Parts: sequence; C-alpha cells; structure tokens
Amino acid sequence: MADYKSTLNLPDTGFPMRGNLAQREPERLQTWQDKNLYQRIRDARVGRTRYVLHDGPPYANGDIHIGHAVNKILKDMIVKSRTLNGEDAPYVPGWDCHGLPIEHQVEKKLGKVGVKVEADEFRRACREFALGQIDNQRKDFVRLGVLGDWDDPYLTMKFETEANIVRALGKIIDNGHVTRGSKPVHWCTDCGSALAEAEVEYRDKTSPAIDVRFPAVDEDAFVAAMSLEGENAGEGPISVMIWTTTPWTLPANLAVALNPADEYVLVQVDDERLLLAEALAEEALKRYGVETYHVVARAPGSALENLRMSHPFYDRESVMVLGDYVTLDAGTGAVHTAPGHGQDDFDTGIKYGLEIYNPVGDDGCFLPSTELFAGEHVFKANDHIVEVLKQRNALMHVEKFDHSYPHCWRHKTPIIFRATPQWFISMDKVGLRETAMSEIRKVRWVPSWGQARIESMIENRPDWCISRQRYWGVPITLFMHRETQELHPRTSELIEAVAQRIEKEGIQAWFSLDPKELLGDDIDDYLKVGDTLDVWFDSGTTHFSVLQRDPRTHFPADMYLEGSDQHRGWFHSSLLASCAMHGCAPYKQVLTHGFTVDARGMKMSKSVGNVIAPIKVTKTLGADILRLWVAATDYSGEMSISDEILKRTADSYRRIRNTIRFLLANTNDFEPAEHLVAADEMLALDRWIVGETLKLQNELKQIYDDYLFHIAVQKIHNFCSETLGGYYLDVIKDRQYTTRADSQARRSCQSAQYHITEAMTRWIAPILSFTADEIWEHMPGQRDELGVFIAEWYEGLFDYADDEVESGDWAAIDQVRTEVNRRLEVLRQEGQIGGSLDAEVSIATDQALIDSLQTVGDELRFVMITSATQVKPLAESRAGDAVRLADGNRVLVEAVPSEHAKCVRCWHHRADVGSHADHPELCGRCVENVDGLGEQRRYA
RNA sequence: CGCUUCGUAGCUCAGUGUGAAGAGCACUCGGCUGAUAACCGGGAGGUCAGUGGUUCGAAUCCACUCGAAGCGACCA
Repeated sequence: MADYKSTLNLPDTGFPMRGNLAQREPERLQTWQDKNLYQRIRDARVGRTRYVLHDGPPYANGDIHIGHAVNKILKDMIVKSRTLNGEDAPYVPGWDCHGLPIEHQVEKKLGKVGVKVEADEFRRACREFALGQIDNQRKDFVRLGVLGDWDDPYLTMKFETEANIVRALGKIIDNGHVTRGSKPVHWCTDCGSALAEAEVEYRDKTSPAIDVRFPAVDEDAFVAAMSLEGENAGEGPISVMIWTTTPWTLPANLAVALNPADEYVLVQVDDERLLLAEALAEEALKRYGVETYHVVARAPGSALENLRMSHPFYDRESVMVLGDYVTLDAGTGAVHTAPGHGQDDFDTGIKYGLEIYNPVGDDGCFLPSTELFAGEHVFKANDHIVEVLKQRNALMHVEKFDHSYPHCWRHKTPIIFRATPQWFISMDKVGLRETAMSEIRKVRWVPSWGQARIESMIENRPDWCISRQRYWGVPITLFMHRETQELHPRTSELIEAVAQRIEKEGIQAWFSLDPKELLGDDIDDYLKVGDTLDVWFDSGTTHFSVLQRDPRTHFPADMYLEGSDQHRGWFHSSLLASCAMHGCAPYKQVLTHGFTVDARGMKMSKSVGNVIAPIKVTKTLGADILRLWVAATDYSGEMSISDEILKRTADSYRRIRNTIRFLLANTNDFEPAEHLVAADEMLALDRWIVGETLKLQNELKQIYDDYLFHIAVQKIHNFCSETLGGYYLDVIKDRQYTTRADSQARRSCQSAQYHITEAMTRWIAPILSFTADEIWEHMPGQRDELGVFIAEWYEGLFDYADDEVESGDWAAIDQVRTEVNRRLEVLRQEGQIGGSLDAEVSIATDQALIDSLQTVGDELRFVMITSATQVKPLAESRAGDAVRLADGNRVLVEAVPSEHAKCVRCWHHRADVGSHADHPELCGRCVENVDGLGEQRRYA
C-alpha cells in the first residue's frame, strides 16, 4: 500500500494540548513584567474614553483568601473587557493601612503602648508591618494575572494620602457636618479604652437579675391615664416594676421605657399596686411569690408616656418613655433606661431630651461624685446596689440569670456600655442623609437589589462616629477650646497647615507637633485633640485622596466593585463622605458579588476545614482555572467552590483550549497576507460559520457590557462544543485534510478558522488571560508583541448572506444531521459499521426540507460525513415511521453499509475506487487531489 | 430574633406566566485511531427545596415552612 498519508494536510502545531499552567504562568508573568505590559497598554489607549474602576482597598493584613481572589479577578475581567472595547481602563490598586487589626498584630510583638513601647515607635512599627503585608498580598494578586499599576499603588498610609485624609476632614467640617457629642461605646475596663465592634465577642455570663420598684410620684396621674377594670382603682402606693440584669446601671437611670403598643395592667397586690405588662404579669407575680392579686386598671403603653416615678435610691425623678424596641420576651415589659449605658437607651434619651448621663470613669469605677457608690467598680458594685435596694424596700426579687453578654476579645472579660465624648458626622444637621438618599437613585446598582439594601441602611443609620481612641490612625487634627469646647476659629487654616506637615512627615507630624508653633498665644486656651479617625474614614475618602488627585483616575469613578458586605462598609462610607464633601456620589455604578461558600453552600471557615486557598489553586491547577471558575460562577449570589467544582472547571478549560489548539493546528501553514480568501470567494459553509461567529461576538459584546461573565463562559463553551466541535470542525476535516494544500477549498476553511481564532482569542482574553496570551504567540500572521491585551474586538468577521444556501437551510441541514446520526448509531450498535463513512444514507422527507437539503447538492454527503447521501420524497418510503422535527417537517433516515471499496486516502467508500491504474487504492476525487488539479467545492 | 438575597439534573448555569423543563460538563454505552492523556455519536439522569394559594395555565406571581448566606439585633 502506497503511503498516501504524507499527501494529506494533517493538523500540526507547537501549541501544547496541556497548558501546564501552574508551571508556565509564572514565566509568562515575568515576560509581561519585562516588557512593561501594563504601562504600554496605557500608552496604547491614550486619548480614548477613560473607564475608571476604583479599587476598594483590601486591608493590609493577612494572606489573601478566595474572596480577595474573586474580587480582584472580577475587577481584572472588567478592566480587560473595557480595554477590549478600545477604552482606556487603568487599574490603580490600593491598600487600607491604618487601624486596629494592625495595631493588634504589632502589639503582639511589641507590647502595649505606654507600657512597653512609646506611641511614636509603635506607629513606626505599624507602618513597617503594613508594608510587609502589602508586599505579601501584592505578589499573590499579581500571580492571579491581575494587570494593574502594581509598582505604584495607592496606600492610605502614604504621607500624601494621610494629608489628604486630614484635608477631607477639614472640608467636611467646613461644610458643617461635624459635631461633637457623647455616645455610648463598648468599653473594656481592663483596656481602659473603647472597643470597636470587631473587638467584641459575645459569651455567656451569669448576672444578677433583679425586679425593682419605681414608685409613682403622682398616683392619681397614673390612675387617670388608665381605664378602670372595676368600680375603683384599688389602693396603696403604685410602683412601676422594672427588670434588669445590670444593676450597676441603675445609678444612671433617668427613665423607664414601655412599648407603646403593648397593654399594661395595674395589679392590686396586698396593699400596694404594681404596673406590669399584661402578658408578663402572671409570670412576674409568680416570681415575686404573689398568689392572690387582681387587675384594677389597664392601658396601652402609649397612654402612660411622661408619667413620673421616683428613682429607687436617689432623690430624683425618672420619666416614662416609649420605645418600639421594648419586647415581651422576659422581665416586666418596663425597661429601666440609662441613656449613658446603652444604644437604645441613648437613642431614647436623645429623643426625650434626657441627659446622656454617665457616672462611670475610664477604669470602670463610679466617679467620686456618685452618691453611695463612689469609687466602686461597676461589677463589684452590683451586690452593694442590691443591698441598697433592699434597704429602701425597692427590691422585689433577685436571682441568677445566664445570658449572652459582650466581652472583650482580648481580655475575655465582660465589657460595659459607657457614654464618652466623640466626634460625629451628622446625618441630618446639613441634610447629609437627604443628599445621600437622592444620590443613591442616580447610581446604577448591579444587581439592582443593592439599591434597596443601601437605601435602608442610610435611611436608618445614626450619625457616623468618626473618632477612635487609638494610635495607628490618621489624627483628628483639631484644636478645641478648653472651656467652651468650640473649635478654633481658624480651624480651616490650621488643618491645611497641619496637612502640609503631614505631607512631608506623615501622621507623626501631628503627634510630634508642638501646638505653640501653630497656635501662638492661643496655646493656653486650646486643647490638641488626641483622637484618631475611624479607618472607614480613610477608605471612605479615597474618592478625594485618590480619584480627585491622581492623574491616572478621575472623579466620580465609573465603577466600585466589592462584596455584598460593603453596602455597610466601603460603598456606604464612600457615599457619605463624598456627599458630605461634594454633594454627590463618588461612583456611577456599583457592582456587588456574593461570598464564597463550599459545595454545600456553607461559608468557609478554618475550623470546618472547607477553606480553599487561591494560591494553592494557582500552584496546582493554575490561575486561569481559578479565573475561569470566577467567570463561570454567577456572582450575584453565593459562589460555591470545591475540589469537584474546580475539577469541572478544569475540564471545561481543556475543551476551550483544545478547540483553539485544533484551529491553530489547522492553520499552521496559513499566512493570512498570502492565503486569506476574500469573503465572497469562500465556500458557503465557511462563510456561514464566520457569520455564526459574528453573531456570537455581538452577543458577547453586550454580555461583557452587562458584566455577565458566566453567560459569556457558557456561550463560548457551547460554541466550542456544539457549533465547532460537534459540527463545523467535524465536517471540514475531510476538506481540510484531503484537498490540495493550496486549493481554494482548503484555504477557504482555513480562512474561516483564522477568523474564528482571531475573534475567540480576544473573547477569552479578559477571562483566560494567560492562555489567550499564549495562543496569540501561535496565531498565524504578523502581530504585535504586546499581545492580545492591546487588541480590540476583531473586525474581520462578516454576516452570512447567500443566494443559494440560506441561513435557514443550514439550520435545517443541521437538524437532519442529528437524525442521520441517530440512525447511524443503530447500525454501529449492530456492528454493521464503524465510522460514519462506512455508511450510505437515504433521507426521505417533506418537500420543504428536500429543498433545503438540495441547496448544497452532492456535497450533502460531506456535511453528513457519509460516503453517499441521497434525498427523496417521503412518499417513496415508509412514511409512517418518519419522525417529526421541531420545525414540523417529517423525516425518515435509512442507512446501509456501503458496498463500495474504501479509499485508503480519504476513507470514503466510492464506486470509483481502483478506476485509476496509477492509484489502484484511491477514489477518483483523491486521484484528482493527488495528481490532478484538485477538486472543486462550492458549499461544504 | 429582624431585614435582604438565594434554593432548576452529580457540577456550573439558561429559562421568570402558556407547546411534554434546556445547554455544557460529569456519568453510561459505543465509535474512531489522520485533534489521540484528544475527538465524534447514542443514551440515561430533574414531583424546578417543601406546602398551600391566585390563574384556563406557575419553575416563573402571592403566602407560609425548611435550608444557606450577608447585614443587623442579641437588650433591659
């Protein structure tokens, strides 16, 4: 047998089947860095429409986890898809550098400030620590294939940024939003300092639960407010019963709160009358050991507002107030209220104009002015207070009570709520809430429920407390009058003077500042504020410190993109700060992604052991697999990840990779400049596939514009599997391999494959960045060494239009193909044929379909990948066995093994095999292709 | 406990009022050996979380239940 294999044009490529990503991606990263890829993309897009995705700064502490990876990869995909659109989409990464968690880390090493280390040195250590963390995170972000200005990120601790944070505060003060006031904060008496929410953990604690009498000042007023049950209102002193688990807050009591909607009853017990919530009366009285009682009057809580009681052991009054937060879970339905010791109590206090009274000092002991309990530590005072209540006959009952109670996460000791002076950004003083609410409506929220979420938060939130009593933070650079507590009249000017110093020396400039330098003679009257700013203020003002200052960006940003928790975090703080400074939102669009969970939808936690580390994935499967997972997952909800999911992702990666590999292998000898066949000279099927490619490309443009990456992945993958693998590429193999290398028949399908490769490589570039860049190097033709990332959407595709074979005809042919395959499978199972070329088929169908099938004439057999294909009217066959297709046509496929000899070259079974003396094993077509001018094809 | 979001084949996702629920992957059976640790074909697989309702008709709208996640509350 002659060797005809060498006369075939078989696929050949240096593009490997397996990506070996874990090993080869780092090498590719190095080349990107060597050629300064990011900067050169910037240069290439100068003057184009700019699209600024402003990076939400991750906190500079700890290794990156899968959530970081999702966030950065999504950002990168958006930036790259905008670049693909031809836009100038810079990416300036950032880090959030100040704040508590870093202080904790440094404290672990150096010890507490003021004890083992001076504040100045401590801050230096914090700065150094943050820098190390940034380097560590940066290398991991880069490894994920995220392109950005990694050499010059923005850091909230850069001197310049620190100065601008201070200026931002100045601007908000100038605009009249900043106020000073008291606020109850979590206070650890062991730390001697306020705790952030994150430092609080809830643990079980046993407390004394006491029921206390609050005697009515004016009994008649009570009776008058209520409706009588019987003939009279009973007799004896009236007491409102309260229940509390924190006796030590009673010295600060100023009110008793009732639920306005609940029903309260006045109960006659022996010779006194008690006020209780009706729903809790029986249980409470049982607790007091009361057996006989009767209700003498009742009223809803709302009727009792503003009535007055005597404080149980002080000579002052306590007022009846109303609060929706009062519940009937436990107690008496009447809540002892100390505005200085609780959030609800504080809010109520503000509402009723009560003093925010706090008799407790920093050390957790009652202030010297506190009657009866001066100097006692609050928790130790509990017993004393119970004792006093007993003496005054105010105590009705006492028992042990187990409940969950806030504790300091470091000391594991119970903490207290305590009002302290703080700085606030007022929500309503100058209409900040209103501005923010109206700005929210101008922003595009993706998904749309993000809007409702942030609206409800802005609507309900209290004033923003921006002061912290910390070391590692941007200082609140204010001078306050010692007597009047007023800000210095030259505050604006002073802030700018301080900012200029911070610009040169960092925040330490403020802490080291001798106020005299700035204040001169005012020094005696003014106090230098020692508080630092809430870290959310740092990141919340990056629209000012970065977007408005950095020439690489602009304000407002086109996009903020973070996890859904940031509606309370960065989206929120940025909106408020921007509205307070500029009166508008800092972003045009906000995109939210969900959290990563495991295969069962459970959140990842170290203790459960279901954590997947992104860097581990890059080291095993490669960053492109992780990127593909991010892209393929619908980020609007929870994002599941597990080993199986990653394995499936790797499978679908291989499908895409191999499809492109085949395209490259088939165009190995193709030089577009020389061989590209003009559209109107290409075969119909080849023009058709280019048209399909264009259709998909147009869909993808829209899909990328809508940030629906998971839809893009589905479509691209489906295109590879179905349209290409299962149809087009399968059909053209014969022509690709067997026609003459330089024939129009072959160059035509190579041209189509070339167009597809050009287009598809760009499609996947935002997602499979490493792979797309690798493909680019193997693609035919001369191309830019900057690779795929500089490319814009491929313009070489064209619509399909044909007078003979219409688009609908191809669709019809494809439908029939499925029926042919079904029939061939039966023969195969019966052992009658192996490959489909062993068979000859006969298609009996309705006239409409016959017309479609015959548009491609004899070449139908190539489309069906059979040795012979015949079409005939259904009437000439057993019409009853026909199946009905989706379009209504009936079709019956008959198939038999071909009786003809098999051509050793093209494997078709043809009658003319052996008819040529020089090539006894070949069919006529192959003889023509080997020795003659080559066969002509028109359609397929 | 409250608010918000989500729950479609083993996996990732389409479908959001009307033809008997779709795709790819995985699985399974088979083919090819000229994409070969690749490729092609056939097949099986779902009471659309559950229950009840609105409707001629619901995976799709409403209510409740269960499960998950985020945020908040955990308080007297």
